[in-house]
Amino acid sequence: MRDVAEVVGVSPMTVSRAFKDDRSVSEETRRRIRRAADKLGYVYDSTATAFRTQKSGFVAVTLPSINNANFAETYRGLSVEMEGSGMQLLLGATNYRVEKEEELVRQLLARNPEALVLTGGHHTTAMRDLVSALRLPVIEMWDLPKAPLGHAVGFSNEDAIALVVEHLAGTGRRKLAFVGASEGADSRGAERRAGAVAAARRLGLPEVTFIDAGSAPVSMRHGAARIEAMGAAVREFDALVCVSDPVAFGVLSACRRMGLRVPDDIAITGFGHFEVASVSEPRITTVDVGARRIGEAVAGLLDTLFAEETAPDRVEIAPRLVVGGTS
Amino acid sequence: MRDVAEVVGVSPMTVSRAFKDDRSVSEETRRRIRRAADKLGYVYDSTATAFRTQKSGFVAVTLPSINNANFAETYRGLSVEMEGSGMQLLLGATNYRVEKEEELVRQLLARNPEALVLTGGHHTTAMRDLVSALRLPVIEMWDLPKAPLGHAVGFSNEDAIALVVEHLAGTGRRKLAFVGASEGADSRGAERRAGAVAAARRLGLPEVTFIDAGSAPVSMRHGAARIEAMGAAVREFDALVCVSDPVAFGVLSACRRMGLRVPDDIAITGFGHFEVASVSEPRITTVDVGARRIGEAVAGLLDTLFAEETAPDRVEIAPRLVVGGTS
DNA sequence: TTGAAAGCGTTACCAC
DNA sequence: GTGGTAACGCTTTCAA
Repeated sequence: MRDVAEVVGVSPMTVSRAFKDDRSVSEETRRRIRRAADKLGYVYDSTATAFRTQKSGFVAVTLPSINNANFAETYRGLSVEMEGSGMQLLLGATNYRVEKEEELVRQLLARNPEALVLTGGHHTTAMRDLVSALRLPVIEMWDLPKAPLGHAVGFSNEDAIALVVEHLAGTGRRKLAFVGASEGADSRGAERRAGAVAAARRLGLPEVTFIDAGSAPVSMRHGAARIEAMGAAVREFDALVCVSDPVAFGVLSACRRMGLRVPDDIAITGFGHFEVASVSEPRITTVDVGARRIGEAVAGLLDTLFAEETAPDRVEIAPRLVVGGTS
Repeated sequence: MRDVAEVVGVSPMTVSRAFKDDRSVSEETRRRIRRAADKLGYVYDSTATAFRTQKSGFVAVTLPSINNANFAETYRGLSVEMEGSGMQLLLGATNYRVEKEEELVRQLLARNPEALVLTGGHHTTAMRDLVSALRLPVIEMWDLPKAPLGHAVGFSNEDAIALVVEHLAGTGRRKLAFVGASEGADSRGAERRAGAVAAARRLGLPEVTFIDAGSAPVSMRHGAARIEAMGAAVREFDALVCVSDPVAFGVLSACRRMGLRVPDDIAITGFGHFEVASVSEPRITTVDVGARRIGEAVAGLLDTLFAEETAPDRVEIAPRLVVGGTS
């Protein structure tokens, strides 16, 4: 800037103004400055700007996994809606582990993001302390925590799975099993399991059996492998309530390989409205949680917050039961 | 840093050193500094570092789509392998469009990345000019372009699909159709189609028919819908060579719904070794292109380049045919 | 092993 | 409409 200023015969300050939308620079001066800058090969340094203004133009986002069509869809919704805002997303994956999340968030915060978007409402204590000391918008998504860190956009996993259990009870199923990951890492999965257990009790069904498909993240192959390992023992159930559609698809494939008729011998349900649920034969009964809309709603909330307007603390994206041919 | 230094009773300079791998700080001092920093809620400011050192610590990465298990897996491999390097990935999605890629890269370059990782070897002319004027490492992946911008890590899509056609020819199939996206956006898909056509010619098979499943990206539902729309006309083929596993899965579901026996009446093949290929019933014949390994190899290449050592211009990740029950 | 001083390129603030 | 000054938080360099 100094070099450009010298050539043009103005101060660096004027050059600075000329490169922004500052209207107080005369058109003539601005033109001369642009020309000189081009000739000198001067490139405006956004790193310095970010440093000086303490505005990074980043929104930090954590996802449990990038390799999950649902989270990817949320990210897409967020990313598309944010496009016009000039903000850039800074993405990190926690691998479903809160310790990793903490480490990741520390790393992301070092970049001075202007907002922090987290997936889920479970965090380490250190992380909670760290984040609540910050003065920047925090949004938790895919969950509606009882004690949110800031804003929350999502749905209740317990209520969502209850839709499935009610549907199964309504169609005469009684002996249910829940297929999901071992306790620990996947807190949203754990909430779904708890929700299924609670709903079954409420409806007077027998206790829901837990079928452990391994440690999170569980997907198609885990569901399939676990059911194949069970063999005929799976016949004792009326319905297999799976933690996600990919797991349900694996379970469905395994059941058919074992000669079970779905839904005549056994019902299978998924969660999340993944593409595979609506393409498999038969289609898998599932819950559409509006992954895309979650991302879009987060973007909307951020817009409002950046405009310094008051935004709702809690945005509920209502889940919707989608009945397929597996139940 | 000054605040932390005051609490601990050292100079800011020592705090700075403590936060890096500088061994000249005593372990005792370092521990005390870490503790004080945690208590004060101090967060190291990478923006300032980036400014001062003129190094952003960013690697810019573009992917056609984040919502594709294969690209997600490449990103994961890259991300995991880069973890120790202190570099942060800056991700952007091109939606399979070179114009969008150009816009995206301009945006990413404003962050002064220290390297640029692109998917594919097709770019706009302006983009080629822009990038070749830069003095930073450029890596193209998922392709081995004839005129690479810098380094390339991947495989030949034409050779990879030839593995499939050879396998089909070897098992007596003659009348092949290729199911993929309309020409235009997905250049890797177009290369696969061209490769299938060339391989069939080489093997003396009849001309390969093109079945257009719509504009990129095509997935399960597009494959299914297209085949269902064709109805009985699909019976004229011995084999359906699909541009990807998700498409193949959709095609498989549609064929079964229509009462075709796979592989007796018709063979179906996919591409990419997605999870769905190995869990569906029957398993889908596919090509494992080493998505994860591509990411890892890119990370390795970057390590070498950042160490100012000479790195190979071209790293081939050999694709591998995986025969399933659909052929 | 630690510290002091200078400066990276920009912009906020105030003055004219 | 333009300019001068100071400062953003860190690291480089040199000195102790």
